[in-house]
Amino acid sequence: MATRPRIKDVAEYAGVSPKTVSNVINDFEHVSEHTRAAVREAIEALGYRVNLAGRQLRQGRTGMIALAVPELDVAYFSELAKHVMAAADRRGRTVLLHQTGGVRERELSALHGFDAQFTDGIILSPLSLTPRDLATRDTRLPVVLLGERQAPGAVDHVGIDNVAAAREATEHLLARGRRTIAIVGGAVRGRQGTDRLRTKGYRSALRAARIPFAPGLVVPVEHYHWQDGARAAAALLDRRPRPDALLCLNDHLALGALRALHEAGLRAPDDLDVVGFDDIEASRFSVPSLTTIAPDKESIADVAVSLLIDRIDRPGAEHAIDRLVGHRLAVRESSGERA
Amino acid sequence: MATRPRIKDVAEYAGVSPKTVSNVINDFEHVSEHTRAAVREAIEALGYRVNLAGRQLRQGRTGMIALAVPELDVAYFSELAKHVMAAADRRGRTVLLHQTGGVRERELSALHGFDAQFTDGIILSPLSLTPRDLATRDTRLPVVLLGERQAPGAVDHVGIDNVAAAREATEHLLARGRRTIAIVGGAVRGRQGTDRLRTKGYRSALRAARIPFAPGLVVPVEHYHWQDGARAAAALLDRRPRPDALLCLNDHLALGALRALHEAGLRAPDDLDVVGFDDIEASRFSVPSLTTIAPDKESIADVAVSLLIDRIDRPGAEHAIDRLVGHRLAVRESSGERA
DNA sequence: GTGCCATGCTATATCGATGTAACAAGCTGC
DNA sequence: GCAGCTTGTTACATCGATATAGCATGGCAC
Repeated sequence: MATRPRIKDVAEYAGVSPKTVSNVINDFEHVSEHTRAAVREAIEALGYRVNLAGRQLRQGRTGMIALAVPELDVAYFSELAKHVMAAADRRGRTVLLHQTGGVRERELSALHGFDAQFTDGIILSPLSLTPRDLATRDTRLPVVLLGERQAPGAVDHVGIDNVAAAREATEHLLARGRRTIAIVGGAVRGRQGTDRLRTKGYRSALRAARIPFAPGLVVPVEHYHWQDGARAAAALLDRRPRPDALLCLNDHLALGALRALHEAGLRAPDDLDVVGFDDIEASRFSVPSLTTIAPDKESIADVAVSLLIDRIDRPGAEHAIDRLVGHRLAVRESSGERA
Repeated sequence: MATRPRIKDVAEYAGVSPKTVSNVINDFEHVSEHTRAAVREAIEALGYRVNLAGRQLRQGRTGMIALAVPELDVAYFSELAKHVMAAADRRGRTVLLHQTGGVRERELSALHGFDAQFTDGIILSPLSLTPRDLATRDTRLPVVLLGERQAPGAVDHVGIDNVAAAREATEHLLARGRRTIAIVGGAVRGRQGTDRLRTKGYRSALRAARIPFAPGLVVPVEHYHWQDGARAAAALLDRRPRPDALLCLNDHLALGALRALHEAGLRAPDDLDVVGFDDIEASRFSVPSLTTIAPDKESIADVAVSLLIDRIDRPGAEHAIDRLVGHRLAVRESSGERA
């Protein structure tokens, strides 16, 4: 009792060989019902549990998959993590969660590093990784990327149509008569990431409405937190002509912007409209509630886990797969009628 | 190149024995400078990385610690997770994150189960675990508990003084002249958890102010999300006499309550005060911003990681340790002056 | 009855690392 | 000159599981 039982102890207790115990554990078919029962009983009696280190050493598998996101306290990622864990659970896998801070070095270490070792594959939401990093990656570890499609054809990828989503959001604002639409978190030239795609969608909607693009309305941010949104919005409100809408590239930015409006004595949607991205839980309960692009997070998680497990089970399979999942515009108070 | 190099390959390349390579990797002191250099070079040349499964099997250690929380999309826990990961990182450990959903079965499995295996110890924030579960626990895995002190003397524990914190928050409301203070998420008799302690603090403040305790002002909730807070607040607003303050046992509940006030055409702090717990980032940016008890999350994380690593390094050490860390009341608009 | 196959099970090697014991070489002190 | 110690290194066993190969047994076809 002092030390944990090994497969050998179970074998002795049941009067069979260790391999037979292993066969029972792994549901190998050619085991007689009688032996199977005896082994099960022994396992029960001794309270035996497989030692995963031993198993991994032998089979090279752990049954765990990694999920690496920039920041867990960005609600989009914690909500996504929840869905990924649920999806993995349904398929009998455990999720190991990593936080990269969006830093290239740590994104790389999630792919190659020490931590990656206990893992059969990884779902990675990169911010700083370059296509080159992915091309030269260690091909042993199956990878599925979330977010922007970084390396077409090289790695599996799941995401929403960011260009279309941003276009829809912008069209919604235009349809409401807004003409001076700022984009908070918008991409400056050369950046990689979903911000680039969303900025593209924003510009394409403007173009279609024959509204000239004003670079001054694109405000990049360092992080995607409330504070950054509040700061960016405060600056925009001083601008003349004042924007009549803010398209914020995530909900935290948008909620921070709402706070800045409040401090400036303004209101959405009376004085200007505010729209976010991600549909985090907070966006349904803020005052005013927030219009936002709602990506189908559950599908993203589901598809990502499926793709990854496929890669793990059939290594060296076909070409990289690219899957788009749905999104919709959830119109709420911040760009709708007064409640 | 096809397959990953093993320690044996490095040994051959460097012309030494595998054990010598191991000695270099583990900074064993009695290795000549010359050999050490040769081994380092070989490691570099082959791109060798230790296989953790092999190491764990031999040493029984992984260098990873687990953190198990009820829900990652409760901001308090994702913020805490961030701090724990940072603290672990500073001490050269990696964190494996689990979500229990607050369900007893999954809290148990975090302690005993499959998942706990790649882990040298666990920091657990339990919701449903009974003291009995902890007393009969598998003593091999070092544990540090967060939240309420479940099993005094049995397991290490870190937390704030929840009774005092709730008392301070209540006193603050009383000092502002509030007399009908409801407690959202308050504990009904017999429950375990921080809600019980906080309810105790609330009652003790009322008692000191000679205000009779009204059971109808204690509203339990099922979960600790916006929605539950909104629902509970909506019900309370229909009550006569209407409460003049809501003490909500976490910030999500409080933010949901603010939303419900808004929908009822009321405002904090004009019509009633609202106070939360946890000081999540959202509480500083809501409209109105939220008065809340701010636990020192960084210290909680730091102390928890320290305690756990001590337990891991010196198993079977002294008696269980109980550490209180600081908190403060952050007074903001929801119970303060108009901005 | 012989040959062949499927089934049920076992003995042994192996995954990759490290602990143990042991050994060679060099140094100290007397 | 030898015991006794320290240092640098190695051979081998071992952690706990599973893959492989192989040994019995029994059934079937001919």
